[in-house]
Amino acid sequence: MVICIHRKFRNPPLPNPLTYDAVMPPTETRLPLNRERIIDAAVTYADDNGVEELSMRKLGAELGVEAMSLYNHVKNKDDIFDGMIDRVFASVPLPAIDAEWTTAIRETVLKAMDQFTAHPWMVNLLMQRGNYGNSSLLFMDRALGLLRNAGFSDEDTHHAWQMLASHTMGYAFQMVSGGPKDKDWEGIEGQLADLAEDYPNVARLAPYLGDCEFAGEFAFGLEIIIDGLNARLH
Amino acid sequence: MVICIHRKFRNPPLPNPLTYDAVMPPTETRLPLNRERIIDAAVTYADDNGVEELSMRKLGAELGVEAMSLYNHVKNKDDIFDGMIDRVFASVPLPAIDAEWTTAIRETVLKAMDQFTAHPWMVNLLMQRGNYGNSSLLFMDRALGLLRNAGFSDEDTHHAWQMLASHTMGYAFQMVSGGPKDKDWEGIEGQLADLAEDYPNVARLAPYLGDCEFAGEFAFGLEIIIDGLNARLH
DNA sequence: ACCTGAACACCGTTCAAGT
DNA sequence: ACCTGAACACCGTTCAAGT
Repeated sequence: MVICIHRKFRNPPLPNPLTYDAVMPPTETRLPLNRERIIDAAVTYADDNGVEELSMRKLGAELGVEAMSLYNHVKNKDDIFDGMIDRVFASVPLPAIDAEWTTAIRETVLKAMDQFTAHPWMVNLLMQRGNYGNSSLLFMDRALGLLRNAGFSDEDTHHAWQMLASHTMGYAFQMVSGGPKDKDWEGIEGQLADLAEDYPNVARLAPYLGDCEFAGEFAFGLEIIIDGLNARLH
Repeated sequence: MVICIHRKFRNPPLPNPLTYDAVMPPTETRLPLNRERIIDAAVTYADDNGVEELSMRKLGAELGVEAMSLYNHVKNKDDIFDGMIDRVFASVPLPAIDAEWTTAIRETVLKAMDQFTAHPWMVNLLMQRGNYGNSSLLFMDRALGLLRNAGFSDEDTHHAWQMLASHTMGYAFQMVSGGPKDKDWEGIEGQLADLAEDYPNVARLAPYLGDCEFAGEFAFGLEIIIDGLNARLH
Protein backbone atom coordinates (compact mmCIF):
# COMPACT_ATOMS: atom_id res chain seq x y z
CA MET A 1 0.00 0.00 0.00
CA VAL A 2 0.98 3.58 -0.61
CA ILE A 3 2.03 5.42 2.50
CA CYS A 4 0.27 8.71 2.46
CA ILE A 5 1.45 11.11 5.12
CA HIS A 6 -0.09 14.18 3.61
CA ARG A 7 -3.52 12.68 3.81
CA LYS A 8 -3.31 12.19 7.56
CA PHE A 9 -3.56 15.90 8.14
CA ARG A 10 -6.92 15.98 6.45
CA ASN A 11 -8.24 13.10 8.52
CA PRO A 12 -9.03 12.79 12.25
CA PRO A 13 -5.86 12.54 14.35
CA LEU A 14 -4.29 9.15 15.03
CA PRO A 15 -5.15 7.31 18.27
CA ASN A 16 -2.01 8.47 20.03
CA PRO A 17 -1.24 12.10 19.22
CA LEU A 18 2.02 12.04 21.16
CA THR A 19 3.62 9.35 19.06
CA TYR A 20 2.15 11.03 16.04
CA ASP A 21 3.75 14.37 16.72
CA ALA A 22 7.03 12.79 17.71
CA VAL A 23 7.37 10.61 14.66
CA MET A 24 6.25 13.06 12.03
CA PRO A 25 6.42 16.78 12.68
CA PRO A 26 4.02 18.38 10.17
CA THR A 27 6.44 20.66 8.38
CA GLU A 28 8.95 18.20 6.96
CA THR A 29 6.78 15.07 6.51
CA ARG A 30 4.85 16.70 3.68
CA LEU A 31 6.94 15.16 0.94
CA PRO A 32 6.32 16.99 -2.30
CA LEU A 33 4.31 15.45 -5.09
CA ASN A 34 6.27 14.45 -8.16
CA ARG A 35 6.03 12.21 -11.19
CA GLU A 36 7.73 9.28 -9.53
CA ARG A 37 5.43 9.24 -6.53
CA ILE A 38 2.41 9.45 -8.81
CA ILE A 39 3.56 6.49 -10.92
CA ASP A 40 4.36 4.54 -7.75
CA ALA A 41 0.90 5.13 -6.38
CA ALA A 42 -0.69 4.24 -9.72
CA VAL A 43 1.18 0.92 -9.92
CA THR A 44 0.23 0.01 -6.39
CA TYR A 45 -3.37 1.01 -6.90
CA ALA A 46 -3.63 -0.98 -10.13
CA ASP A 47 -2.02 -4.01 -8.51
CA ASP A 48 -4.53 -3.87 -5.67
CA ASN A 49 -7.71 -2.85 -7.48
CA GLY A 50 -7.18 -3.36 -11.21
CA VAL A 51 -6.39 -0.68 -13.80
CA GLU A 52 -10.01 -0.25 -14.71
CA GLU A 53 -10.57 1.10 -11.19
CA LEU A 54 -7.81 3.65 -11.51
CA SER A 55 -9.05 7.20 -11.99
CA MET A 56 -7.37 10.57 -11.60
CA ARG A 57 -9.67 11.42 -8.72
CA LYS A 58 -9.01 8.20 -6.82
CA LEU A 59 -5.29 8.43 -7.47
CA GLY A 60 -5.30 11.97 -6.16
CA ALA A 61 -7.14 10.85 -3.04
CA GLU A 62 -4.58 8.09 -2.56
CA LEU A 63 -1.88 10.76 -2.54
CA GLY A 64 -3.83 13.14 -0.33
CA VAL A 65 -4.36 15.64 -3.09
CA GLU A 66 -7.04 16.78 -5.50
CA ALA A 67 -7.10 15.13 -8.93
CA MET A 68 -6.20 18.36 -10.66
CA SER A 69 -2.90 18.65 -8.85
CA LEU A 70 -1.64 15.60 -10.70
CA TYR A 71 -1.62 17.59 -13.92
CA ASN A 72 1.23 19.69 -12.58
CA HIS A 73 3.54 16.67 -12.70
CA VAL A 74 2.07 14.50 -15.39
CA LYS A 75 0.74 15.28 -18.83
CA ASN A 76 -2.45 13.26 -18.57
CA LYS A 77 -3.73 9.81 -17.72
CA ASP A 78 -2.03 8.19 -20.70
CA ASP A 79 1.23 9.63 -19.49
CA ILE A 80 0.68 7.84 -16.19
CA PHE A 81 0.01 4.62 -18.08
CA ASP A 82 3.26 5.03 -20.01
CA GLY A 83 5.07 5.59 -16.76
CA MET A 84 3.60 2.40 -15.29
CA ILE A 85 4.71 0.39 -18.32
CA ASP A 86 8.19 1.81 -18.13
CA ARG A 87 8.38 1.06 -14.43
CA VAL A 88 7.63 -2.62 -15.04
CA PHE A 89 10.12 -2.96 -17.89
CA ALA A 90 12.76 -1.32 -15.72
CA SER A 91 12.26 -4.09 -13.16
CA VAL A 92 13.12 -6.88 -15.59
CA PRO A 93 16.83 -7.75 -15.32
CA LEU A 94 18.66 -7.16 -18.60
CA PRO A 95 20.18 -10.17 -20.32
CA ALA A 96 23.95 -10.43 -20.55
CA ILE A 97 24.58 -9.60 -24.17
CA ASP A 98 27.38 -12.12 -24.77
CA ALA A 99 26.16 -15.10 -22.76
CA GLU A 100 25.19 -18.46 -24.26
CA TRP A 101 22.02 -17.44 -25.98
CA THR A 102 19.61 -20.28 -25.15
CA THR A 103 20.04 -20.11 -21.40
CA ALA A 104 20.26 -16.32 -21.37
CA ILE A 105 17.13 -15.80 -23.43
CA ARG A 106 15.22 -18.40 -21.44
CA GLU A 107 16.14 -16.69 -18.22
CA THR A 108 15.20 -13.26 -19.54
CA VAL A 109 11.87 -14.35 -20.94
CA LEU A 110 10.94 -16.11 -17.70
CA LYS A 111 11.85 -13.03 -15.69
CA ALA A 112 9.75 -10.86 -17.97
CA MET A 113 6.84 -13.22 -17.52
CA ASP A 114 7.28 -12.97 -13.76
CA GLN A 115 6.67 -9.25 -13.99
CA PHE A 116 3.70 -9.66 -16.29
CA THR A 117 2.05 -12.02 -13.85
CA ALA A 118 2.96 -9.82 -10.89
CA HIS A 119 1.21 -6.87 -12.60
CA PRO A 120 -1.79 -8.28 -14.44
CA TRP A 121 -2.67 -4.86 -15.88
CA MET A 122 0.64 -4.72 -17.76
CA VAL A 123 -0.44 -6.69 -20.80
CA ASN A 124 -3.59 -4.61 -21.09
CA LEU A 125 -1.76 -1.30 -20.95
CA LEU A 126 0.90 -2.49 -23.33
CA MET A 127 -1.77 -3.26 -25.87
CA GLN A 128 -3.39 0.13 -25.76
CA ARG A 129 -0.25 2.19 -25.30
CA GLY A 130 2.52 0.46 -27.22
CA ASN A 131 5.90 -0.06 -25.61
CA TYR A 132 8.35 2.55 -26.77
CA GLY A 133 9.53 3.89 -23.45
CA ASN A 134 13.19 4.03 -22.51
CA SER A 135 13.17 0.90 -20.38
CA SER A 136 11.43 -1.21 -22.96
CA LEU A 137 13.77 -0.01 -25.70
CA LEU A 138 16.79 -0.83 -23.60
CA PHE A 139 15.40 -4.25 -22.72
CA MET A 140 14.63 -4.97 -26.34
CA ASP A 141 18.01 -3.74 -27.46
CA ARG A 142 19.83 -6.10 -25.15
CA ALA A 143 17.70 -9.05 -26.19
CA LEU A 144 18.28 -8.32 -29.88
CA GLY A 145 22.00 -7.93 -29.24
CA LEU A 146 22.10 -11.30 -27.51
CA LEU A 147 20.45 -13.00 -30.47
CA ARG A 148 22.64 -11.18 -32.98
CA ASN A 149 25.79 -12.17 -31.12
CA ALA A 150 24.61 -15.77 -31.11
CA GLY A 151 24.92 -15.71 -34.88
CA PHE A 152 21.42 -14.97 -36.15
CA SER A 153 21.16 -12.80 -39.24
CA ASP A 154 19.43 -9.44 -38.87
CA GLU A 155 16.28 -10.88 -40.34
CA ASP A 156 16.33 -14.03 -38.24
CA THR A 157 17.10 -12.01 -35.14
CA HIS A 158 13.94 -10.09 -35.72
CA HIS A 159 11.98 -13.28 -36.43
CA ALA A 160 13.28 -14.94 -33.31
CA TRP A 161 12.56 -12.00 -31.05
CA GLN A 162 9.12 -11.50 -32.50
CA MET A 163 8.37 -15.14 -31.85
CA LEU A 164 9.65 -15.11 -28.29
CA ALA A 165 7.79 -11.88 -27.57
CA SER A 166 4.58 -13.26 -29.03
CA HIS A 167 4.83 -16.41 -26.99
CA THR A 168 5.39 -14.39 -23.85
CA MET A 169 2.65 -11.87 -24.54
CA GLY A 170 0.31 -14.61 -25.67
CA TYR A 171 0.67 -16.56 -22.47
CA ALA A 172 0.48 -13.44 -20.37
CA PHE A 173 -2.64 -12.57 -22.32
CA GLN A 174 -4.23 -15.94 -21.62
CA MET A 175 -3.43 -15.59 -17.98
CA VAL A 176 -4.98 -12.16 -17.74
CA SER A 177 -8.01 -12.88 -19.90
CA GLY A 178 -8.32 -15.95 -17.72
CA GLY A 179 -11.87 -16.76 -16.75
CA PRO A 180 -15.17 -15.16 -17.56
CA LYS A 181 -15.52 -11.98 -15.56
CA ASP A 182 -19.15 -11.54 -14.62
CA LYS A 183 -20.35 -15.09 -14.49
CA ASP A 184 -18.95 -17.28 -11.76
CA TRP A 185 -16.81 -20.31 -12.54
CA GLU A 186 -19.41 -22.49 -10.84
CA GLY A 187 -21.95 -21.57 -13.45
CA ILE A 188 -19.52 -22.21 -16.26
CA GLU A 189 -18.52 -25.59 -14.95
CA GLY A 190 -22.13 -26.57 -14.48
CA GLN A 191 -22.80 -25.40 -18.02
CA LEU A 192 -19.89 -27.45 -19.31
CA ALA A 193 -21.24 -30.53 -17.61
CA ASP A 194 -24.66 -29.89 -19.14
CA LEU A 195 -23.27 -29.24 -22.60
CA ALA A 196 -20.74 -32.07 -22.59
CA GLU A 197 -22.45 -33.49 -25.65
CA ASP A 198 -22.05 -30.20 -27.52
CA TYR A 199 -18.43 -29.62 -26.56
CA PRO A 200 -17.08 -33.07 -25.65
CA ASN A 201 -13.41 -32.18 -26.06
CA VAL A 202 -13.64 -28.98 -24.09
CA ALA A 203 -15.48 -30.89 -21.39
CA ARG A 204 -12.86 -33.64 -21.21
CA LEU A 205 -9.99 -31.16 -21.10
CA ALA A 206 -11.75 -28.84 -18.66
CA PRO A 207 -9.54 -29.93 -15.75
CA TYR A 208 -6.47 -28.83 -17.69
CA LEU A 209 -8.14 -25.57 -18.67
CA GLY A 210 -9.35 -24.96 -15.16
CA ASP A 211 -6.40 -25.24 -12.83
CA CYS A 212 -4.03 -24.31 -15.62
CA GLU A 213 -0.69 -24.61 -13.84
CA PHE A 214 0.70 -21.84 -15.76
CA ALA A 215 4.46 -21.73 -15.41
CA GLY A 216 4.88 -25.29 -16.64
CA GLU A 217 2.74 -24.64 -19.70
CA PHE A 218 4.72 -21.59 -20.59
CA ALA A 219 8.10 -23.29 -20.15
CA PHE A 220 6.95 -26.25 -22.25
CA GLY A 221 6.27 -24.03 -25.22
CA LEU A 222 9.36 -21.95 -24.64
CA GLU A 223 11.59 -25.01 -25.01
CA ILE A 224 9.95 -25.94 -28.30
CA ILE A 225 10.52 -22.45 -29.62
CA ILE A 226 14.13 -22.24 -28.45
CA ASP A 227 14.84 -25.68 -29.90
CA GLY A 228 13.27 -24.71 -33.20
CA LEU A 229 15.20 -21.46 -33.40
CA ASN A 230 18.43 -23.17 -32.46
CA ALA A 231 17.93 -25.79 -35.16
CA ARG A 232 17.47 -23.01 -37.70
CA LEU A 233 20.61 -21.31 -36.47
CA HIS A 234 22.87 -24.30 -37.18
CA MET B 1 -21.76 1.15 -42.63
CA VAL B 2 -24.96 0.37 -40.81
CA ILE B 3 -28.07 1.13 -42.78
CA CYS B 4 -30.40 3.00 -40.53
CA ILE B 5 -33.84 3.52 -41.96
CA HIS B 6 -35.47 4.45 -38.70
CA ARG B 7 -33.17 7.43 -38.36
CA LYS B 8 -34.34 8.96 -41.60
CA PHE B 9 -37.68 9.84 -40.11
CA ARG B 10 -35.98 12.01 -37.52
CA ASN B 11 -33.97 13.86 -40.17
CA PRO B 12 -34.99 16.25 -42.95
CA PRO B 13 -36.68 14.41 -45.85
CA LEU B 14 -34.58 13.01 -48.67
CA PRO B 15 -34.03 15.11 -51.83
CA ASN B 16 -36.69 13.30 -53.80
CA PRO B 17 -39.77 12.62 -51.64
CA LEU B 18 -41.52 10.69 -54.40
CA THR B 19 -38.86 8.03 -54.63
CA TYR B 20 -38.61 8.07 -50.90
CA ASP B 21 -42.29 7.31 -50.37
CA ALA B 22 -42.36 4.75 -53.10
CA VAL B 23 -39.35 2.80 -51.92
CA MET B 24 -40.02 2.85 -48.23
CA PRO B 25 -43.53 3.38 -46.90
CA PRO B 26 -43.08 4.48 -43.28
CA THR B 27 -45.07 1.75 -41.59
CA GLU B 28 -43.15 -1.34 -42.66
CA THR B 29 -39.63 0.03 -43.09
CA ARG B 30 -39.27 0.59 -39.38
CA LEU B 31 -37.51 -2.70 -38.73
CA PRO B 32 -37.67 -3.47 -35.04
CA LEU B 33 -34.62 -3.19 -32.85
CA ASN B 34 -33.21 -6.47 -31.61
CA ARG B 35 -30.04 -7.95 -30.17
CA GLU B 36 -28.66 -9.01 -33.51
CA ARG B 37 -29.01 -5.58 -35.10
CA ILE B 38 -27.37 -4.00 -32.06
CA ILE B 39 -24.38 -6.34 -32.20
CA ASP B 40 -24.12 -5.75 -35.94
CA ALA B 41 -24.03 -2.03 -35.50
CA ALA B 42 -21.52 -2.31 -32.67
CA VAL B 43 -19.14 -4.43 -34.78
CA THR B 44 -19.36 -2.02 -37.68
CA TYR B 45 -18.90 0.98 -35.48
CA ALA B 46 -15.87 -0.53 -33.74
CA ASP B 47 -14.36 -1.52 -37.07
CA ASP B 48 -14.74 2.03 -38.34
CA ASN B 49 -13.95 4.07 -35.24
CA GLY B 50 -12.28 1.77 -32.70
CA VAL B 51 -13.89 0.18 -29.64
CA GLU B 52 -12.79 2.97 -27.37
CA GLU B 53 -15.10 5.27 -29.33
CA LEU B 54 -18.09 2.99 -28.88
CA SER B 55 -20.61 4.27 -26.37
CA MET B 56 -24.21 3.38 -25.70
CA ARG B 57 -25.28 6.86 -26.73
CA LYS B 58 -23.41 6.80 -30.02
CA LEU B 59 -24.55 3.26 -30.76
CA GLY B 60 -28.11 4.30 -30.13
CA ALA B 61 -27.71 7.25 -32.48
CA GLU B 62 -26.31 4.91 -35.10
CA LEU B 63 -29.50 2.87 -34.85
CA GLY B 64 -31.78 5.91 -34.76
CA VAL B 65 -32.77 5.35 -31.17
CA GLU B 66 -32.00 6.69 -27.72
CA ALA B 67 -29.26 4.94 -25.75
CA MET B 68 -31.72 3.71 -23.16
CA SER B 69 -33.70 1.71 -25.69
CA LEU B 70 -30.75 -0.62 -26.12
CA TYR B 71 -31.29 -1.93 -22.63
CA ASN B 72 -34.52 -3.54 -23.75
CA HIS B 73 -32.59 -5.97 -25.93
CA VAL B 74 -29.21 -6.21 -24.28
CA LYS B 75 -28.19 -6.59 -20.67
CA ASN B 76 -25.52 -3.90 -20.65
CA LYS B 77 -22.43 -2.77 -22.52
CA ASP B 78 -20.43 -5.86 -21.53
CA ASP B 79 -23.20 -7.97 -23.01
CA ILE B 80 -22.67 -6.15 -26.29
CA PHE B 81 -18.94 -6.82 -26.06
CA ASP B 82 -19.61 -10.53 -25.51
CA GLY B 83 -21.88 -10.51 -28.53
CA MET B 84 -19.19 -8.91 -30.66
CA ILE B 85 -16.64 -11.53 -29.61
CA ASP B 86 -19.05 -14.32 -30.36
CA ARG B 87 -19.83 -12.84 -33.75
CA VAL B 88 -16.16 -12.89 -34.73
CA PHE B 89 -15.59 -16.44 -33.54
CA ALA B 90 -18.65 -17.54 -35.46
CA SER B 91 -17.03 -16.22 -38.64
CA VAL B 92 -13.96 -18.43 -38.33
CA PRO B 93 -14.46 -21.65 -40.33
CA LEU B 94 -14.34 -24.71 -38.09
CA PRO B 95 -11.55 -27.22 -38.69
CA ALA B 96 -12.43 -30.64 -40.04
CA ILE B 97 -12.01 -32.81 -36.99
CA ASP B 98 -10.49 -35.83 -38.75
CA ALA B 99 -8.21 -34.14 -41.30
CA GLU B 100 -4.43 -34.42 -41.32
CA TRP B 101 -3.66 -32.34 -38.30
CA THR B 102 -0.75 -30.15 -39.42
CA THR B 103 -2.42 -28.75 -42.51
CA ALA B 104 -5.80 -28.48 -40.82
CA ILE B 105 -4.50 -26.65 -37.77
CA ARG B 106 -2.36 -24.35 -39.88
CA GLU B 107 -5.35 -23.44 -41.98
CA THR B 108 -7.56 -22.85 -38.96
CA VAL B 109 -5.03 -20.72 -37.14
CA LEU B 110 -4.42 -18.59 -40.21
CA LYS B 111 -8.16 -18.08 -40.69
CA ALA B 112 -8.52 -17.07 -37.08
CA MET B 113 -5.71 -14.58 -37.49
CA ASP B 114 -7.48 -13.16 -40.54
CA GLN B 115 -10.44 -12.31 -38.37
CA PHE B 116 -8.30 -10.85 -35.62
CA THR B 117 -6.64 -8.53 -38.08
CA ALA B 118 -9.94 -7.66 -39.75
CA HIS B 119 -11.33 -6.61 -36.35
CA PRO B 120 -8.48 -5.00 -34.45
CA TRP B 121 -10.63 -4.53 -31.35
CA MET B 122 -11.11 -8.30 -30.98
CA VAL B 123 -7.92 -9.01 -29.09
CA ASN B 124 -8.63 -6.16 -26.72
CA LEU B 125 -12.16 -7.30 -25.94
CA LEU B 126 -11.07 -10.90 -25.58
CA MET B 127 -8.62 -9.85 -22.93
CA GLN B 128 -11.10 -7.99 -20.80
CA ARG B 129 -14.07 -10.28 -21.35
CA GLY B 130 -12.70 -13.80 -21.70
CA ASN B 131 -13.91 -16.07 -24.46
CA TYR B 132 -16.55 -18.44 -23.16
CA GLY B 133 -19.33 -17.77 -25.63
CA ASN B 134 -20.94 -20.49 -27.66
CA SER B 135 -19.00 -19.84 -30.85
CA SER B 136 -15.64 -19.77 -29.13
CA LEU B 137 -16.42 -22.95 -27.23
CA LEU B 138 -17.43 -24.71 -30.43
CA PHE B 139 -14.33 -23.48 -32.23
CA MET B 140 -12.11 -24.61 -29.40
CA ASP B 141 -13.84 -27.95 -29.17
CA ARG B 142 -13.19 -28.71 -32.81
CA ALA B 143 -9.56 -27.70 -32.58
CA LEU B 144 -9.02 -29.84 -29.50
CA GLY B 145 -10.76 -32.76 -31.21
CA LEU B 146 -8.50 -32.43 -34.21
CA LEU B 147 -5.40 -32.57 -32.03
CA ARG B 148 -6.75 -35.45 -29.99
CA ASN B 149 -7.55 -37.44 -33.11
CA ALA B 150 -4.04 -36.82 -34.36
CA GLY B 151 -2.78 -38.87 -31.44
CA PHE B 152 -1.87 -36.33 -28.77
CA SER B 153 -2.56 -37.32 -25.18
CA ASP B 154 -5.07 -35.23 -23.26
CA GLU B 155 -2.28 -33.33 -21.60
CA ASP B 156 -0.31 -32.76 -24.79
CA THR B 157 -3.47 -31.74 -26.61
CA HIS B 158 -3.94 -29.02 -24.08
CA HIS B 159 -0.27 -28.02 -24.28
CA ALA B 160 -0.38 -27.88 -28.05
CA TRP B 161 -3.54 -25.84 -28.17
CA GLN B 162 -2.38 -23.45 -25.53
CA MET B 163 0.79 -22.92 -27.48
CA LEU B 164 -0.95 -22.34 -30.78
CA ALA B 165 -3.45 -20.02 -29.16
CA SER B 166 -0.69 -18.06 -27.46
CA HIS B 167 1.23 -17.68 -30.68
CA THR B 168 -1.86 -16.45 -32.44
CA MET B 169 -2.95 -14.09 -29.69
CA GLY B 170 0.59 -12.89 -29.20
CA TYR B 171 1.00 -11.92 -32.83
CA ALA B 172 -2.46 -10.41 -32.97
CA PHE B 173 -1.50 -8.50 -29.86
CA GLN B 174 1.66 -7.15 -31.41
CA MET B 175 -0.24 -6.11 -34.47
CA VAL B 176 -2.83 -4.24 -32.47
CA SER B 177 -0.46 -2.69 -29.96
CA GLY B 178 1.52 -1.74 -33.05
CA GLY B 179 3.02 1.69 -32.86
CA PRO B 180 2.97 4.37 -30.23
CA LYS B 181 -0.41 5.98 -30.15
CA ASP B 182 0.01 9.67 -29.37
CA LYS B 183 3.47 10.33 -30.74
CA ASP B 184 3.89 10.16 -34.48
CA TRP B 185 6.14 7.56 -36.11
CA GLU B 186 8.21 10.38 -37.56
CA GLY B 187 9.20 11.47 -34.09
CA ILE B 188 10.04 7.94 -33.04
CA GLU B 189 12.22 7.30 -36.06
CA GLY B 190 14.04 10.57 -35.56
CA GLN B 191 14.51 9.65 -31.92
CA LEU B 192 15.87 6.27 -32.93
CA ALA B 193 18.40 7.91 -35.21
CA ASP B 194 19.42 10.24 -32.40
CA LEU B 195 19.65 7.45 -29.87
CA ALA B 196 21.36 4.93 -32.12
CA GLU B 197 24.25 4.84 -29.68
CA ASP B 198 21.96 3.99 -26.79
CA TYR B 199 19.97 1.32 -28.63
CA PRO B 200 22.19 0.17 -31.49
CA ASN B 201 20.44 -3.12 -32.10
CA VAL B 202 16.99 -1.62 -32.10
CA ALA B 203 18.23 1.04 -34.47
CA ARG B 204 19.74 -1.49 -36.87
CA LEU B 205 16.62 -3.65 -36.86
CA ALA B 206 14.26 -0.69 -37.07
CA PRO B 207 13.43 -1.37 -40.74
CA TYR B 208 12.22 -4.86 -39.79
CA LEU B 209 10.27 -3.47 -36.86
CA GLY B 210 8.82 -0.70 -38.96
CA ASP B 211 7.26 -2.22 -42.01
CA CYS B 212 6.76 -5.53 -40.25
CA GLU B 213 5.32 -7.61 -43.01
CA PHE B 214 3.13 -9.40 -40.68
CA ALA B 215 1.70 -12.49 -42.31
CA GLY B 216 5.13 -13.87 -43.17
CA GLU B 217 6.37 -13.38 -39.62
CA PHE B 218 3.41 -15.16 -38.20
CA ALA B 219 3.67 -18.09 -40.59
CA PHE B 220 7.40 -18.42 -39.89
CA GLY B 221 6.76 -18.97 -36.19
CA LEU B 222 3.77 -21.15 -36.84
CA GLU B 223 5.87 -23.64 -38.79
CA ILE B 224 8.42 -23.87 -36.01
CA ILE B 225 5.68 -24.58 -33.52
CA ILE B 226 3.93 -27.16 -35.69
CA ASP B 227 7.24 -28.88 -36.41
CA GLY B 228 8.12 -28.95 -32.73
CA LEU B 229 4.75 -30.34 -31.75
CA ASN B 230 4.89 -32.93 -34.51
CA ALA B 231 8.33 -34.07 -33.38
CA ARG B 232 7.00 -34.53 -29.87
CA LEU B 233 4.06 -36.52 -31.24
CA HIS B 234 6.20 -39.17 -32.92
C1' DA C 1 -43.92 -4.34 -25.29
C1' DC C 2 -41.04 -0.97 -26.49
C1' DC C 3 -39.19 3.71 -26.28
C1' DT C 4 -38.14 8.13 -23.85
C1' DG C 5 -36.41 12.20 -20.71
C1' DA C 6 -34.57 13.23 -16.62
C1' DA C 7 -31.57 11.98 -13.26
C1' DC C 8 -27.55 9.76 -10.72
C1' DA C 9 -22.95 8.89 -9.92
C1' DC C 10 -19.19 8.81 -12.08
C1' DC C 11 -15.25 10.08 -15.82
C1' DG C 12 -10.78 13.16 -17.94
C1' DT C 13 -9.47 17.65 -18.50
C1' DT C 14 -9.35 22.97 -18.56
C1' DC C 15 -9.02 27.20 -16.43
C1' DA C 16 -9.28 31.07 -13.52
C1' DA C 17 -8.44 31.80 -8.92
C1' DG C 18 -6.04 31.26 -4.82
C1' DT C 19 -1.44 30.68 -1.77
C1' DA D 1 5.47 27.06 -8.24
C1' DC D 2 2.07 24.34 -6.75
C1' DC D 3 -2.68 23.40 -5.39
C1' DT D 4 -7.78 24.16 -5.64
C1' DG D 5 -13.03 24.63 -6.86
C1' DA D 6 -16.04 25.07 -10.32
C1' DA D 7 -17.15 23.90 -14.73
C1' DC D 8 -17.43 21.33 -19.29
C1' DA D 9 -18.42 17.59 -22.04
C1' DC D 10 -18.71 13.27 -21.75
C1' DC D 11 -19.71 8.21 -19.64
C1' DG D 12 -23.04 3.65 -18.15
C1' DT D 13 -27.15 2.76 -16.04
C1' DT D 14 -31.81 3.25 -13.49
C1' DC D 15 -36.42 4.47 -13.34
C1' DA D 16 -40.78 6.52 -13.72
C1' DA D 17 -43.40 8.05 -17.36
C1' DG D 18 -45.19 7.84 -21.77
C1' DT D 19 -47.32 5.17 -26.14
